[in-house]
Amino acid sequence: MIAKVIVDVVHSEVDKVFEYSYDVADGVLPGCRVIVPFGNREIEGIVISVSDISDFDTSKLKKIKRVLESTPALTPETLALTDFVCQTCFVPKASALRLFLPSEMRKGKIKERFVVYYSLKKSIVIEEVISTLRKSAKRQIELLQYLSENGKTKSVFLSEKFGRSAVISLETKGVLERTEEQETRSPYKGIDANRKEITLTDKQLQAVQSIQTTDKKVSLLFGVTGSGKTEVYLELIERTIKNGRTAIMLVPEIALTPQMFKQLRARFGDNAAILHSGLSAGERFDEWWRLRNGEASIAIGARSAIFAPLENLGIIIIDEEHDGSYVSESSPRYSTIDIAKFRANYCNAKLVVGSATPSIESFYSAQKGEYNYIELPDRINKKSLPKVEIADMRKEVRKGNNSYFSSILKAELEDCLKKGNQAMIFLNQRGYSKTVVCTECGHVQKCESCDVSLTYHREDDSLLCHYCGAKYKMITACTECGSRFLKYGGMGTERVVEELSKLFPNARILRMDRDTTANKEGHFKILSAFSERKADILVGTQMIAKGHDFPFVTLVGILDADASLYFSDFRSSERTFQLITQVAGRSGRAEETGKVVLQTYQPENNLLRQAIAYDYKGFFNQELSIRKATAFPPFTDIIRILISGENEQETLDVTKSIFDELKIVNLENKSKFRFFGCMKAPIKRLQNKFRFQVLMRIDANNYQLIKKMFEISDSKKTKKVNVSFEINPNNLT
DNA sequence: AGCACGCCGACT
DNA sequence: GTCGGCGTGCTC
Repeated sequence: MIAKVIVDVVHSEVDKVFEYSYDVADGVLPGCRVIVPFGNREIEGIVISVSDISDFDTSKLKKIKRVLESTPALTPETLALTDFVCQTCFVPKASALRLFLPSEMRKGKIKERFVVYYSLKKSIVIEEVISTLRKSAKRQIELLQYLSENGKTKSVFLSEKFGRSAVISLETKGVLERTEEQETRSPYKGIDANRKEITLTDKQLQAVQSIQTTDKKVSLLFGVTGSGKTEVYLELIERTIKNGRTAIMLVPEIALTPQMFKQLRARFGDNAAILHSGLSAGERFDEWWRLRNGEASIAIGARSAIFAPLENLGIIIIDEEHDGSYVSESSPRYSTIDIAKFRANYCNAKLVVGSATPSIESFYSAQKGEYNYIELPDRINKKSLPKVEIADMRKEVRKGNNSYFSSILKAELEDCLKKGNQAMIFLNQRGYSKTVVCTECGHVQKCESCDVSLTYHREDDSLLCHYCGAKYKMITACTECGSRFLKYGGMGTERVVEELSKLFPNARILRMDRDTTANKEGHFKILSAFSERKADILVGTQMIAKGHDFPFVTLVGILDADASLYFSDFRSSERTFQLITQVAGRSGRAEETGKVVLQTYQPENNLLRQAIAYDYKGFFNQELSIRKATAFPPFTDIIRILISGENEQETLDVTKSIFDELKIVNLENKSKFRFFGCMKAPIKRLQNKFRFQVLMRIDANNYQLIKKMFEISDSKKTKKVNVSFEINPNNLT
């Protein structure tokens, strides 16, 4: 028999189907992982189909060495999805296939974990054995007695209790029966499943019914924070499981907290498997197999859980669907929603996407009637949304207030602390200061390998490059002119903490950003410390914005509400709106109505006005008309080809050659193009590589055209110059 | 991607 | 005289 195999080598040169022969008795099935000879080495591959005829010279076929699992690791659906990923993301098959397997599984790194047990051999009478032992062998005697009373026992336990040598010497005497059993590593130690009965409100029930009965593939669930979307999701999952089908629930990366685990475990017990980066390799592997072999039928996780090895999917839920973490930043740059649509379509399952601030694309689809649209308008306890006040920082400056905090925010903070409540301060810049500037010559300290200014971090008195991670010793004098008069430009979270502790010396302040959450548990530690009221103020970046309920927070301060509006990214308005809504939503979830102070230099800005009024639809209408007028998504697709290399001239040459060839395509399809240009990338140099880009905007739904352009740019790749092709990239650095 | 084969410079 | 640089070509 012939097996068609994709070898686990990611390179366009070997991105094709290789054929191998095998015996029927080998148990080769489509979806199996196999070891095959390849050139003069042996590598892993995946069987995509089997056949009795070959397209290749049969005499040259090699044999499959061995099959790695008796159950094929991949399902027929996954194999179909592989093709979809390859076509839409323009990656080799091997690269797409890797998405479906836990990375621990490749190269045979992790296997099932076997635990060794010992028991007495059946024919053994312990008295007889004891009589052959020396009197001094007390521990062996004890061990024998223990085993005769308790039967099969874990080897680790025996070694601990009676000493390793006793176990070993009895085993070599042939008295002990050794057995190995597979053990599942459970990440749920200490999480109990005590189910709480939840009664849905009428609105929630209507939402559930609407999703179940609609004939549309996708439902958009629109509802403000606290409107009860989660209960709708859980109810939908429960009903799906009752029908004998399976479910995937996705949450943004950041939201995978133990609180979330608890809720889901409480409701679904062992039936839920959780896939996320916090698990150990072994745990992840085991959770994956529990889903594959049907022990668990609900997969919960971040982006990559969309590839969960479930069959017979009944529902896919994407919570906070607007979140940026749903688009992969590195190759394959898949869009989670597109993958979800494919899977839902393949299995005839429902796809539900939910958000308080849906992405423009999703809301537009709902508006056009492509999605089933459901609104959950009220907060569940009828509590009013927090009151937002705008602090005009221009007026503050005119009044002579040069500090980072407006007088309103200071007063509110004081009031909040006096009442014994908690406050959160949001600022999207970590470190102490954004830049270090020389006051004599104006020179800004820059990274040696990137065209980026360095951020000062007071904690370890260093200058950090936030793009490549390089760390430099803080300077005492300007590197250009030698002046000792240096100024810190722009503030970061470290500095906010410093200023706050000057203003409120008695307040306990916690900081949460990438620097304080570097270790694995950092996130959780800070959040739980804050929710246990071990601090009064939490200062942080984006991280503090998402998915946590702090019942005692009654004040939220947004320090630079408009900062992200200045990014030259077509999505910056959308992101700012989402961020403000989200941060504001942290305030006042318990008895007291919360307050939000939003500091800005442009208080008349329309978007800020809409954000504080929770006017999503107003924002949406305005933004959509801007996108239409300026020809941006969802009306067009943005194609960005990034060319980077260490040698500037070579990189430029490749860029020119790509541009010239695409120019021909551009001229042939003039009517479809809205923009076509070639330029330096916004960050001209990154990690010692010069960066150029070709940018295009073409009318949406022109796959063939995009494919053609991919092929052209991909063919120009060289060893020294890299070319990356991105469709609707999330950021344009 | 790996790995072998293959053809030209500085070294025990 | 060899060891070793990386250019090119192949993998069912």
